[in-house]
Amino acid sequence: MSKYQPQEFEDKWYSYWLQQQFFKSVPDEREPYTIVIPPPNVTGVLHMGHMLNNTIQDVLIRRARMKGKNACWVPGTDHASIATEAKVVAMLKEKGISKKDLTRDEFLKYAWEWKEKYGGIILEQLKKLGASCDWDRTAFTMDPHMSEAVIDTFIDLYKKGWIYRGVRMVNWDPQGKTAVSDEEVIRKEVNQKLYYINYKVVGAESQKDEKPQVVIGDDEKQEVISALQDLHSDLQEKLSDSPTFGLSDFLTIATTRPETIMADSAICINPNDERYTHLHGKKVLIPLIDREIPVILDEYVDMEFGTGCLKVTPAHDLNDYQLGQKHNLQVIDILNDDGTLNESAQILVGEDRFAARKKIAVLLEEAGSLAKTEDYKSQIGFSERTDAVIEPKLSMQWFCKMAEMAKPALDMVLNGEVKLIPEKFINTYRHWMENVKDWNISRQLWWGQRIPAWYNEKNEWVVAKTEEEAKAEFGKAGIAFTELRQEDDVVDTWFSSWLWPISVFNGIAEPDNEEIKYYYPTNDLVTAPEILFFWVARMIMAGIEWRKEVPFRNVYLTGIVRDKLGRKMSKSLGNSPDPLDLIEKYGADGVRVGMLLCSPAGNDLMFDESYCEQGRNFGNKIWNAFRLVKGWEVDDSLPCPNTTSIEWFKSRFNQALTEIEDNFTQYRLNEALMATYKLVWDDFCAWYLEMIKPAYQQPIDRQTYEVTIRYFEDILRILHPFMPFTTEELWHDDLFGEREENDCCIVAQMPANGEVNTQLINDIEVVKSIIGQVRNVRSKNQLSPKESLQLIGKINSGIGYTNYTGIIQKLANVSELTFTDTKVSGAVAFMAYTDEFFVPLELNVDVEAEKKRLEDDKAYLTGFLKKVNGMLNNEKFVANAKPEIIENEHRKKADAEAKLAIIEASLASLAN
RNA sequence: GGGAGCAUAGCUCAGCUGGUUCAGAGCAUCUGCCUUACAAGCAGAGGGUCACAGGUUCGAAUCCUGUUGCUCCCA
Repeated sequence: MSKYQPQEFEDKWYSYWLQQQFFKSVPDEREPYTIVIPPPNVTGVLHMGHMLNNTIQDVLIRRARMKGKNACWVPGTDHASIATEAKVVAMLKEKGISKKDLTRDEFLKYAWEWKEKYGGIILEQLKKLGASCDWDRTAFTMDPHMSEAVIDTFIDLYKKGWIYRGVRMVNWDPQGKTAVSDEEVIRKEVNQKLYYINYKVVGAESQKDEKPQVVIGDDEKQEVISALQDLHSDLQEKLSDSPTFGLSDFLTIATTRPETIMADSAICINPNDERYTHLHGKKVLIPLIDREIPVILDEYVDMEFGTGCLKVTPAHDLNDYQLGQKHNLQVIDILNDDGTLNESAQILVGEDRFAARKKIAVLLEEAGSLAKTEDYKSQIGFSERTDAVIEPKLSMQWFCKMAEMAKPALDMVLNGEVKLIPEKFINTYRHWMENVKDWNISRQLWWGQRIPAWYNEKNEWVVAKTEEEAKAEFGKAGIAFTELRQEDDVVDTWFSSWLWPISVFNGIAEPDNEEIKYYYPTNDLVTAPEILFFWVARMIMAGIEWRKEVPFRNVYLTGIVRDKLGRKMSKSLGNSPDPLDLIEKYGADGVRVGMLLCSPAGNDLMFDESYCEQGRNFGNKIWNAFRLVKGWEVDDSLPCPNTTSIEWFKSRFNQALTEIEDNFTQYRLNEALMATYKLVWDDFCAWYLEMIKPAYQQPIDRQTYEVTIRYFEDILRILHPFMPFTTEELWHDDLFGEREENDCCIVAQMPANGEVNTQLINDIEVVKSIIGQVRNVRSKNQLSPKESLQLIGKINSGIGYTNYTGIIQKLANVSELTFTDTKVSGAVAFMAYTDEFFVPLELNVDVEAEKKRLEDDKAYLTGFLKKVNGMLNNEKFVANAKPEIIENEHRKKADAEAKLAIIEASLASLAN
C-alpha cells in the first residue's frame, strides 16, 4: 500500500456507486428518508456555500442510508428567470443578435440551448464532492410537469381570489427590464449628494421686505404687534444664510434625485411647520421646465430633514406615490423601462438616469436654481440578480395575496410541526410572517412559466390553462373577441420553486401517486437563512395549501461562508477559493471534513483552507492506521494477551456511538464529526493500536487480529458519511476478505449501540495517566524513551491493576511493575487518582523539587478542601442545594482528604 | 429608526434548565524526537479577570439590569 492519495480513487468509487445504483431510491417497505436539494441556480457554478450545504445534505443522507432507511436525495436546478435571461441576452449580443429582433419562441429556443449546454455544470461539480443524489430524479423547475404544476396552482389561486392584477409601485430592475420582489432588492449604503433646488413661488414677486400683515383692531395691542414684527426681522436676519428663508419668492427642496424634478406633481410641507405658513395654498414652478405644481400640506413631511420642503414625485418613489394617492396628484412617469428619460421629461430625453442627474445639476446651476449640494449617505436598493440600482416604478403586475396562506404557515413553525434549526430563526420567521406583504409574482421576461391569462382586443381578460379554455371563458361571460393574446409576463422563479418538494414527485397533477405519498413530507431541508422567506416560508405555505401537510419536518439553516476576515465569500471580492481546486488539493473527503469542522449550526463560518488540511491529515491518519494493521502476520499458536484492551475499546466505541448519535439528533454535525475524529485518532490509533501492536516484525495472535479488523470495519462505517471515498477504498481491501459486488461501505449498516463498561473506561483513564507520568519522568530526566524503567505501585484505591500491568509496561516502557505497601524512598514519585507510584532512578532524585511538587499539590488540595468544607458548613447551602449536589460535595471532600493524607505521608517520608 | 442575535485561549467554537478548583475541545504556538503505520507524524508544555459595570444568590461564564463593541433582519 502506498501513500494516501485520495484523488487516485475518488472517481473510481463514485462511478462504482452509480453503476451499482446505490443512490437510486424507489418506494418500498422501508421507512423513507428524503431530502430535496435547494435547487441551485441553473447559471451557477459551485461556490463554498454550495459545498457546505451539500456536504451536510450528503452526510445526512448517507447516514440515513446506513441506518436502513430508504434514502432519497432529489437533485435539480431552478431556471432563475432573471439571471438566465440576462446570460442568454448577453450571449446573443456577442453573436450580434438583439433580443428585440427575436420572437418569443426564437428567444426561448436559444435559452433552452443555453440551458442544455451549461445548465448541468453545477450538478456535475456536486459529483466531485461525492453527493449521493438520485440522479435519475434530477429535476428542473421548467420541466413540463413542473411547469404544469405552476400553471395549475396559479389558476387555483386565482379562482380562490388570491391572485389579482393591479397597478402598483414595483421594484424595477432597468437592466433586467423586469420587476423584482421586495426580497430580491438588496439595500446598500451609498455615498450620494443631496441637491438643494430652488422652486419659484408663483405670484410672489417681492414679499421679501414686506412685514407680516397683522390685523388686530385693538390699539392697545400695538406693542405686541411691533414686538412680533421685530421678531420677524430678527428671524429673517438669522436665517439669511439659509436659501430657504432668504427669499420668500422661492422655496428650496433637498433631493438626491434631481433628474426626477420633471416628474414632480407637488411640493409638500408639514402644516405645523411655521417657517412655511406663507406658502399655504401657493403654487410653484419646476425649474427648467416651468411647470406649475401646487404646494400641499401633510404631516408626513419630516420638518427636520433637508429643508422641510418635499418634492412629490408619485411615479418614481413609493412614499410619494402614496402621498400622491392621498392628495389626488397627477402621476407623471418620465422614465423608460431601461432607465432612460422619456418624452414626458421634456428635457434630457433619451439620457440615462445617472447621466441625466449629472447634466441636470449643471443646467440647474446655470439657471441659478441650484442652491447648494451636500454629501449624503443613504440606503439604495440594488437588484440581487443584476446589481442595477432599483427604480421604483408604477406598472401593471400580478400579485399573490399572502395573508391567508401566511397564517397557517406561521402556526406550523410555532407549534413545532416544522422545526427550524437553530431555533433563533423562529423569531425572524414570525416577524416576517406577521408582516407579510402581497407577493409580486410577475416578471417582464420570457424565460419562465408564462402567466395563463388571455386578453381580447379591449384588454379584457380571463385566466385559463389554454387558449381554448380561455375562449370558452370569454364565451361564457358573453364577452366578444376575435383573437386572444396571452399575457407576456412570466411568473417569478420562486413561484415555481415553492412547489419544489411537491412537484419533484409530481404531487400537484397526481396528488395520489405512489411517490408523493411515500416521500412527502420530506425529512430535512438544508438551506441558507437568506432564503428563509423567499423560499422556505413559501414552501410551507404551498405544502399546506396543496398537500394539507408541511413539506419537511426540519429545516437546518447553515451559516454563511466567510473568509478569515469575516467577509462573505463572493466572486466579486475574489476571496473565495474554487471548491474544485480545494478538492484537487486536499481530496473530497478532506474538504468535506474541513467544511464541517468549522460549521456550527446556524452560525456563520470563518472558512480557512487549513481546515481542509486538517481533514486531509485525518484521512492520512486513517490510511496509515490501516497500513499498520494490514502489515501484521498472524501466528495461530499465540495466546491473546489483549483481552482488556479489546474490551476497553469496545466500550469506548459504544460510548462514542451514543455521543455521536446524540449530536446528530441535535444537528450538531461538527460535534458529531469531532467525536468521531477523537474516537478514531485518540482512542483507536493513539491508544488501542499502541496497546495491541506487536513488536516490530513480530506476529500477532489470531483473536486480537480478528477483533481489530472488525473494529476497523466499524470505524469505516461511522466515518463513511463524512469521508465516503477513503472509507470505501479501504472497505474493499482484501484485509477484510472477499466481498460481494454490492458489499460496499456506502450501504453497510451503522454499528448498533452496545454496552459500555464505565468502570473499565475510568480505570483506563487512570492507566493513561500513569503512562503519561512515567513518560514525563523520562523526559524530565532526559532519559531516552528506549530506556526501560522500573515502576513500583502503592495502591490505595480499589483498582485491580493486574489486568493493566501489561498495558502499562508496554506503553510506558516499564521493564517491571511491582506493588508494595510502603513508600519507596529515593525514587521519583507521582500520583494517579489516589494511587502512588515510584520510579527508582540511578541518578539522584531532586528532593527539593519533589518537596516543592508535593507542597504545591498540598496547597491546591487544601484550598479545594477549604472551599468544599465552606460549602458543607454553610447552613444555607445545605438547606437549599439539591441532595445529589450535597452528596457530591461529600464525595469531593472524602477524595481530597484521602489524597491529602497520602501527600502528607510522602512529605513526612521525604523529611527523613 | 424598529427588532433579533453575538461577545469564553492567537483562531474556530463547546459549556443544556446556576453546583466538582469550571474554565474545556480542535487547530495554531513552543520544546524534544525522522522511536520502521503515519513528520500529513509522535511525546510533552504554555496560553483565558469567560467584553465592561452593577445586581440576584449560600454559590454566576451560566440568571437580571445597564454600558460598550460587532453582526444580521426590517424600515
